[in-house]
Amino acid sequence: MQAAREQFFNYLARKKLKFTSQRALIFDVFWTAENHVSPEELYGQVKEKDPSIGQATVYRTLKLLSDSTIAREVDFGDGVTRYEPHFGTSHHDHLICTRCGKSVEVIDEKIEKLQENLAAEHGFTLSGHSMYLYGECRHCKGKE
Amino acid sequence: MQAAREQFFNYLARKKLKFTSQRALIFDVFWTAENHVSPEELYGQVKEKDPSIGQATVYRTLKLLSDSTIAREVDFGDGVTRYEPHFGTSHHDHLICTRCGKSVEVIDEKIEKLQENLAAEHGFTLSGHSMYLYGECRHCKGKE
DNA sequence: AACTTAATGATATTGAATATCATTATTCGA
DNA sequence: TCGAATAATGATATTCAATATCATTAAGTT
Ligand SMILES: [Mn+2]
Ligand SMILES: [Mn+2]
Ligand SMILES: [Zn+2]
Ligand SMILES: [Zn+2]
Repeated sequence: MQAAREQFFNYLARKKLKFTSQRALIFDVFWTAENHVSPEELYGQVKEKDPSIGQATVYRTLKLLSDSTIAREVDFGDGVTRYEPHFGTSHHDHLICTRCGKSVEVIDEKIEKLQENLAAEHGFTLSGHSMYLYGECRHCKGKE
Repeated sequence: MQAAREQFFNYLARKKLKFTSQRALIFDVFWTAENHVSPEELYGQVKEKDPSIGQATVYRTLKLLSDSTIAREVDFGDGVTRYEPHFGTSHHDHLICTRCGKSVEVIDEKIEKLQENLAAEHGFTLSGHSMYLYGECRHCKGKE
């Protein structure tokens, strides 16, 4: 996806930050990596392409991607922060199997609307939310 | 609340665990502490009553309270796990001010129902969920 | 009281994430 | 195109919450 890469470039320019080869590589690997990748996982993949890259740079770049709304942080409650591509995708929440760890991206506009209303009832202006639904998937149900 | 204390006692007995003076003290302090306390905060309060108590015991006891459904873990996204009394209270979610950190307990049965449906549509049997709504409270809005 | 078993507290350790800092690379104006 | 200015990098140290280890102590049981 060239559009996302360009948005990253523009974001860096706007903030007077530099477009380095490391950031380019990390972006590319992130963009083609499987969804919901952790910094350590991504670091492993990036190192295969360029072993000289530092772990801290991966952490730093993921934060930049997050700040530029190209990526989004997700927390499945397993102790590590994960990142997913956000550019060109619409908001969604997650349904997670507590047995096998599989996650499904879900969205319910009615819920989104009710969240807004609920916040407004308490005088809050909603800026975001996190919602994770935990349960057993079709395949794990009834096992063991 | 004597009922919660008794439930804790029963839980320990059922699991063949011991009702120690430390657990009694930690329970009491937890029960009268302000809502959404972190282990470190609680440790500080417990130490005032008994300076010999170890930090690890506070962590361990909070986990026990959680396992016995007397307490519930909450995660406001600030890097520490917090605990709230759960015994005798009904399920609720949280609305959090991103400026002052104030939290409000909220519940919307329509949302709860829609979450069930959403999970079912994907073949999941829901066992729980976490939902946090972030925004600006009445008092922080328009400040600075 | 003796015995079995779990709990405790001090301490070390883990693991994710961030901070520090000397060196290197990028940007941009001359 | 060349520097000067400035940001980025990678190695490393550090932080912080949480857990593991383990010798000693205390509960529960007979
Ligand atoms: Mn997702
Ligand atoms: Mn609460
Ligand atoms: Zn599953
Ligand atoms: Zn506020």
